[in-house]
Amino acid sequence: MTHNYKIEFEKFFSYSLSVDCLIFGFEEGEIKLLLIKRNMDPFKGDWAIPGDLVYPEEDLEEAASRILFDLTNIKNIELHQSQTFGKPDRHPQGRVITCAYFAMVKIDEVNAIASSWANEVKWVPIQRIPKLAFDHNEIFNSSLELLRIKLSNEPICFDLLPDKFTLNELQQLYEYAYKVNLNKANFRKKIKPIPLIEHNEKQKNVKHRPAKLFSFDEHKFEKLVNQRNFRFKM
Amino acid sequence: MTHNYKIEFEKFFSYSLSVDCLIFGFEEGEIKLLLIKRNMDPFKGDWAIPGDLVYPEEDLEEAASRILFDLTNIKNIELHQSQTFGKPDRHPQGRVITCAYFAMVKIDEVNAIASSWANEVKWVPIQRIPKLAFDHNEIFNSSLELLRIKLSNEPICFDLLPDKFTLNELQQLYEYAYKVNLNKANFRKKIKPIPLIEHNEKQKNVKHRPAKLFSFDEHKFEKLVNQRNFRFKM
DNA sequence: TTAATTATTTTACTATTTACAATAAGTCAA
DNA sequence: TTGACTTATTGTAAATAGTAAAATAATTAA
Repeated sequence: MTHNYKIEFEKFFSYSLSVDCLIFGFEEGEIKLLLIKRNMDPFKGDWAIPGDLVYPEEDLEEAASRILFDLTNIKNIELHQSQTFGKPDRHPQGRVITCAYFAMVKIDEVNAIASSWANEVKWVPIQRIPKLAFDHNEIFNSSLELLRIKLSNEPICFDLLPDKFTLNELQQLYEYAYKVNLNKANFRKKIKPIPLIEHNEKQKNVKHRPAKLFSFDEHKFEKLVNQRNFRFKM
Repeated sequence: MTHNYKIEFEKFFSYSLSVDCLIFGFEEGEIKLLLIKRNMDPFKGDWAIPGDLVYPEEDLEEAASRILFDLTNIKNIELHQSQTFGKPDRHPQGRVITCAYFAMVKIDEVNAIASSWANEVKWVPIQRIPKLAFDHNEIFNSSLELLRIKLSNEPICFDLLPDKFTLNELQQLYEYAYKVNLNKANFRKKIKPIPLIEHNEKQKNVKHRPAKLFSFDEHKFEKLVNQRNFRFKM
């Protein structure tokens, strides 16, 4: 063996573990990431991805939930594991390995408020993320890649959109995510197989013909996936 | 802040970190995983995914390379990060977080030999993986899912196949990975856009019309990806 | 030389995607 | 109330991709 647990115990059990939570939302045609302003050293005053150290008895995902709530007041959201970052010098105060988690939320339904050692929170469009604390820019880039992959293979776009949305908003979301322009008529044809609930309600306070509002029919979607050979693909 | 680095230093810097390497290969129509037999406690005598503790000054991927070489004699392969596992009780001797890496190799080009604390190595078809040490079955399942996703979005199938392969072998690889049967003529149409080098050589020692041998044209592939809007999709 | 086996190509058909045009439905201001 | 304006929604034809089945080619073995 390349080591011996008993002799080298202290040498090997000397690392620390953190989680970072990348919370994505969609607002005014832009996909945004939730950032906090650090109230403490290191990187005091810098913007960062919300994250903190994991307790010794805590599971990783459990820690992510707790820490996200402590810093931003957001709770009860589904967190997905992203990549883990462990360069020996990534944290100035010791060997801290961080495991990134990400989630898609409806910005108007979660109520992000800075607390604990976060001074401020803000939603920043993913195309305008500033220089962040630690290696958080690297963490962001790799998680964004994962978000894009998920967007094209799972119906997570509906986690980002409000409960009732227009088809144009859905299109804008994909256009922004992939930095492309899509044809409206063809986009609607493409999403035909996805089960949506059509509401009688319409868009309000717009200066033009208001668009119909839709919701994702999750129940019907699950049925399709299980019964037929249905697969979400965008 | 939910803690203070100086006061709680020992409490938080008390974790250990390991990496586990999932090495996939392809042989006789089956995708296989490389396992080692543990020569030491805990789980002495059990089959496991090759892995060990990371040194304090070592980067994660660097550690994965070193450990893989120590245990199996395999080196110079490209490792991709998979998921991280950190349940508080996953390791009987303390809080050990493990970061999984995986790789696709050509079985006949790497020379897997057990060394260090590995008693034996063997290639096991992924559809017949036994009960493994620790939470290694969970790690395997989640990494296999990732392998499937990669197989359909990146040309990693050619990392598994020998340098020169028949189109039937390529098809068998996908059939085994997804547990499906594919139509031979249609499969060939589907792979038409992928640039392959056609050799004059043919299969040998077969009792029937030998198939032509092909290689992946990596250079042409890169050109396609960069110049046009080409995307690998299976 | 012929049967058997598998590799590879061809054909015809069906479904999906794309580009573009046309029509419908609402808002706003005169 | 009308018509200009904006956006939603539907329609159509061409191009592309996917599917099923049959035809042809190359090799081995008897």
